[in-house]
Amino acid sequence: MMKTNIKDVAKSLGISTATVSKALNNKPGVSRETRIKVLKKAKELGYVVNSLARGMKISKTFTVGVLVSDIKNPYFSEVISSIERVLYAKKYNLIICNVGENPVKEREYLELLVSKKVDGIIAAPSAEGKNLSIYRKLIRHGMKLVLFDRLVDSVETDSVVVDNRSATYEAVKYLNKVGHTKIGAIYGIKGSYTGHERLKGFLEAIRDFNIECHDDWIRSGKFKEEESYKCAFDILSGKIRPTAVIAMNNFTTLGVMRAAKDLNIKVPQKMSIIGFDDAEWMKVCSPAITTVVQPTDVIGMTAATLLLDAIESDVPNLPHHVVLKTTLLERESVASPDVSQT
Amino acid sequence: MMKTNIKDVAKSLGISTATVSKALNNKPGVSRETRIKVLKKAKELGYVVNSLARGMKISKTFTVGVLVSDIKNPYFSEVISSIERVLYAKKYNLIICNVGENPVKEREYLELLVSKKVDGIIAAPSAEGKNLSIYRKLIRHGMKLVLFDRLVDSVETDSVVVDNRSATYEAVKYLNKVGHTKIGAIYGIKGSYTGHERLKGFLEAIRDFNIECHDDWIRSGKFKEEESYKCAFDILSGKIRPTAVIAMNNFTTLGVMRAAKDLNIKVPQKMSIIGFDDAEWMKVCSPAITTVVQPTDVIGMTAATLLLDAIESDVPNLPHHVVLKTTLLERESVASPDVSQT
DNA sequence: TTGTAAGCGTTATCAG
DNA sequence: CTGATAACGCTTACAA
Repeated sequence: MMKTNIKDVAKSLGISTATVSKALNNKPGVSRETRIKVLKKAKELGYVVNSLARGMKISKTFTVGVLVSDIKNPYFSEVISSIERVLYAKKYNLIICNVGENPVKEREYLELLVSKKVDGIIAAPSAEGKNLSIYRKLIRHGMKLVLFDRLVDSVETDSVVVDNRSATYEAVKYLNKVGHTKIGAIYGIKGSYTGHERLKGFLEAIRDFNIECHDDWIRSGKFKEEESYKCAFDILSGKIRPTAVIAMNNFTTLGVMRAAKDLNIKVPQKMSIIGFDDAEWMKVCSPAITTVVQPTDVIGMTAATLLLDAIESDVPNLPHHVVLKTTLLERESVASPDVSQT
Repeated sequence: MMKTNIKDVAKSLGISTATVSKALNNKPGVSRETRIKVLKKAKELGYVVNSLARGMKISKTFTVGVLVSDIKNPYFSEVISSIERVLYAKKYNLIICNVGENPVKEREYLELLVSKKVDGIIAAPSAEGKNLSIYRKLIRHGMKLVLFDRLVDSVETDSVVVDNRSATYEAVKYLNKVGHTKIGAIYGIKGSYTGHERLKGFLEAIRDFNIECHDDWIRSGKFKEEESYKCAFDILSGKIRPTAVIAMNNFTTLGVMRAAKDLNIKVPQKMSIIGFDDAEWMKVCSPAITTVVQPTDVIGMTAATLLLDAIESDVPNLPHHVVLKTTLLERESVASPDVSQT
């Protein structure tokens, strides 16, 4: 596979490999004409640098690992796409690590990345937080690491997250303002940063605004559609039910909508719903979903930029903790509560 | 970063690097006890193999490149996820190449992949087919390559596609069966394999079934939502309009639905719609979309398996061309045409 | 069973 | 400006 190497080029030109290397890399110490000669011959022979050898020599691979729990989740694929855009511009490329919520897979991928000598890692650690010690070890050994989405306090490194707590808090506040006093919630994974924070924001708000909220109106959908569907179904089919429900990620939102549909509950007339994350379907479905949107594009850009900075400046700076704002995008799934209902 | 190497392990044990290497790789020629000693010491020192050095030596990197046009497109992220699953099981990992429809980026990424010495490539070539010669060259030089989604006849290698032509053909047939005789279509990029094939299937069907279809009922939405929206808007706001429209990928479907919504045209009462690809939103929106679904999971699995086979058997087999079936998933967006309308 | 040494393709140092 | 050579960390004949 593309056997031509620097030696071939050198030999066929009757010069040394050192000169060829310098010419190819635009390093000083080569005459204009030999440089041109080298470039030409290299192209002619179809020479392509061997990144393995190069990486080994210069201790740099121009590769970064991106670790997420689910690449099919539009949230992640949007962030990844954004990361890719900024890294590509700087000639870096991405190794994708799709770990589910499986700590073993996460650990294996992390090890693989160090074995591959990546220049840095951008990661949304798996929810359970089983591998925190590994992340700490990585940092201790000098690996450049940027965390996003899920923060881990015990891991001191650059991070990018959104204001999850105020996001759900504001959602409740908004519902309250249009008249809702009975609100339920399908939250995510309690042990995860986002799950925890969003739930917390919700709980603070229902207390602050004196919202009626029975215990079984607050259920964990585990950030999964099916689970969320079941929870929502339960809540919505109870005798007493809230007039509004907040879903705490995109899959959850989907599950809630499906439950409402199956139960034939008109949204927003009989039930208001606020979603989380944005997805194509949220703008086309009827009603279009009012939702808390995360700036995935900015998240990815920021994470990539932080990592690049960390990689390129070898002075180990203090960690930057970037907190981005979410925005409540008003569409059609929220209305004042129908007085006709219980 | 993780400086310990095989030499450190050897030295601290007072043995040779050769023995350490053999022990670590479970190669014969090492006594049980030294092997154990080595393993222990390696772990103790936090040794992690340097994949660059290893790859250079054994000419194998356990890395494959995956090239797609848009990782945000659920179709691709589903396929990638499926690819990742089978490759991970075999200890391979993925470099993601997100090329938009940009031939320059595609070329650069392809070169990068050979420079990185990947063991193989799974690619959905960019639509314009600008880089076919590069793909051919890759194959000629022995690169293992599996094409999916978009086929390129001139590139003789393994491939996985769906029966695009019969997919749209069957969609028309289905519409015709429920009574539609006036059908429009928003197709994709004519110069692309999928765009071309799907359109062709449609055209064959409207001829075979004697469907009424004005020229301006067949428009290119370029596989983009916005473009498709405009096309659909035009078609649907014409004086004479079809009673059903077929959209030829997921974004297109979205655009068509949005146009119908904005024009306040009830689907399926006043207009039937058949989509292409499946996406979450298609099941929750009202009406849920009747659509041609591709088996993304199987596509990914097949592509990955083909590549693995090609990599692991060094006898260059004849190319396998796998054609998978699509299925028409009936939901709610199709009904018999409303006789009340023009 | 163990060790020695060559070599994978680069880049960097240093001498010419 | 140019070239010989060492080194990156590993695997693998081959020798002991």
